[in-house]
Amino acid sequence: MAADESFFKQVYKVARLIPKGRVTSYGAIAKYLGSAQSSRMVGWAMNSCHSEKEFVPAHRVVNRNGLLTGKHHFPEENAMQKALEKEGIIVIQNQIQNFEKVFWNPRSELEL
DNA sequence: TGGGTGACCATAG
DNA sequence: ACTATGGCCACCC
Repeated sequence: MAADESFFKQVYKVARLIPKGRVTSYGAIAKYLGSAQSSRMVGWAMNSCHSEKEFVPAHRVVNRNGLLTGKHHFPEENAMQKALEKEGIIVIQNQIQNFEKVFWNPRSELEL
């Protein structure tokens, strides 16, 4: 893979690969990139995703509990939930319903 | 250069 | 059961 790309770029790339109507966790992406403990970096990358030229579906990335922890970082607090619901994901009180069903594992889908 | 930070995860009390 | 703290590592000042 292109080692020139920063950790952020890889995070963005994986985030864009998330299928519509699916979600994944920071830890899953981090683990896919090789560092499960650096899941904080993934979230932080999302924090800077607004700097990216292309749109990054940060709304498809949630924490391990399926909770929209980062919704407060969106332009509008309801933007994240609204986007998810628009893709067919049920979100109640910032928590994704049927999280296990809509969960998208990059390790399985993208293969190692 | 060094230290602080962060949208997390895991373990211990 | 919940709360508190540690760890981890790339990026910014």
